[in-house]
Amino acid sequence: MHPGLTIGEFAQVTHLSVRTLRRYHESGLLEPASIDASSGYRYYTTEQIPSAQVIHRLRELDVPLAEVGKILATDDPHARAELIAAHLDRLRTSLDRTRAAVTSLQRLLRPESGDLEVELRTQPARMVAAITDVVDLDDVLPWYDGAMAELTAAVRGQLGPPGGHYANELFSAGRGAVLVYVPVADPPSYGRVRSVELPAVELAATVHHGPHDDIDVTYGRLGAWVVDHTLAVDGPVQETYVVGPRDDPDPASWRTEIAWPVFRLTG
Amino acid sequence: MHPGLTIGEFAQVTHLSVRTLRRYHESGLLEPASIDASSGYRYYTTEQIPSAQVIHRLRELDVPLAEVGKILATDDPHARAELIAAHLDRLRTSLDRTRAAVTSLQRLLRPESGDLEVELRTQPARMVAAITDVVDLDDVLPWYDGAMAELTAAVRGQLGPPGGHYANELFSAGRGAVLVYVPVADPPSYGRVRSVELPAVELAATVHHGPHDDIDVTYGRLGAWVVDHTLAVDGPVQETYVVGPRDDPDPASWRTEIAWPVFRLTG
DNA sequence: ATTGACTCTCTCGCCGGGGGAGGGTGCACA
DNA sequence: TGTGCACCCTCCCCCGGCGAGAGAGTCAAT
Repeated sequence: MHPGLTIGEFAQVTHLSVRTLRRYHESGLLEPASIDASSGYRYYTTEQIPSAQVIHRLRELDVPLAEVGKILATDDPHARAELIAAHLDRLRTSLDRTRAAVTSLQRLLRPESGDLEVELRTQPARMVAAITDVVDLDDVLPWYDGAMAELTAAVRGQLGPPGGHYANELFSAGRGAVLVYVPVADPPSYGRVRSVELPAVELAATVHHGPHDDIDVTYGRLGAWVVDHTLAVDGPVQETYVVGPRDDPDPASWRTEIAWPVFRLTG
Repeated sequence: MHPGLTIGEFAQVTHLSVRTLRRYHESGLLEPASIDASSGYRYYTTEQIPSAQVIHRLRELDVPLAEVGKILATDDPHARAELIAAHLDRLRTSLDRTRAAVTSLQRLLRPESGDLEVELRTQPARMVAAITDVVDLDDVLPWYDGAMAELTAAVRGQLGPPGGHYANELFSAGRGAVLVYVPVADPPSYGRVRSVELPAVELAATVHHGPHDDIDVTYGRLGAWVVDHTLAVDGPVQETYVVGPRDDPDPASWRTEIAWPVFRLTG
């Protein structure tokens, strides 16, 4: 009989563009039902319309084509639902980031109030229980949660708030060395937890108030302070979670000390 | 004195990457405070940190660089706030689309229920009061609202629900002819409103229930029906808003007849 | 047989990033 | 005063997902 719908007809009923259908073909998402060997014409059938629409919907949700391919290739509806749920989760966190960026932008746009209180101090060396790793910037938050959970489970008798050191490459190259620690008298060695000596450093420190969405603003202000005092940054940024999620569930009352190791410019 | 922060130092305190800063420079978003004429080295000052962070926030909100440039170039805080508000508006509508796509995807993934009731009928010619235009796909909704408001204002004695015709190029090329109409006994000619004779056509028609986010699924099902009955699509899709936003504010109770002009394939 | 609408493949551009090559620069230390 | 090394420069290519268009082949009605 008739070989099927031409690409143009198929585009018409699915409301996809011809070019897009061709791309979906060559990326293996939607194989035409038949292809004329001599002319190369693609022919589709009406049974392919629902698949095309599923692809369309997934693309509307910014699911990458590769991911769409995986979803379509998955037969088990449960596994498929999980792949989709995972993406919806990503959508949700990206929405959270968007919301945070909006409020932070609003704050940024009203005239910045007051001076930053920065303390320049010498931090003595000390022993801590720590977990270190090299991670991607995107993975820092989940990594931190896991590492901190392991730390607090392995340790007793905390001597102060936990903290983290984040290599500058983490931000400049998207990947870098990370260290989280808890100060204790007698650091254990268990699982990923190691006893580490934090070296003595000269620190420029200030306290960031509120959720961490805004923390780079405080970094910027601290950085400006450092430069304006003829100092230079030298080493990973050091955060101390003075009041953190374990102490208060409300991010607005969090207190995070952020500090950069610095040295005085000779000149 | 010292010429300022090198690009690497500036990247460190703003948490932007060096490459990104260079791009912002060449697109004119963030001009370095000074550039060494002989070496080409970029030097920044601490005063530029807030600007960099505003750019950072706007980019997190997916504001295109060009738009960011416009926002930064605007001195008047009111005008600036408006530009930002406009973008937040766009974010909101895109969020709405995302939500709609999610629910539609969920519907698509459960097994499709029942057959589609399609009516094949000959639509006689008739005179209507209409507004026609050529619009971009993205602009259809606001255009429709404006045109329909003008139509209902210009017309009295409606003989039935309003409707719209949408050229197939609108979907395939993103831009196409659009016509909205109200059936009346005596079509006026006022403003954009014209008296138009809708020609007689053979129609394959079905009714879409609920909000329009899903309407392309019904299009697909109607298209499948048309093809499976050895008919071919011929002409702009015709929608009739049997129950629309004017009749019921709840999208779930909307009824939209969608119809394609068709002709029987000789073969 | 012609015409015109359709289709094919191929290449290029867009955006906002990243990666790397190849070469110049700034500065501390020997 | 070199020498080493980290930093900086420009330039080009790659990515994903789409659009635009060229140039050639195909289908079907007249």
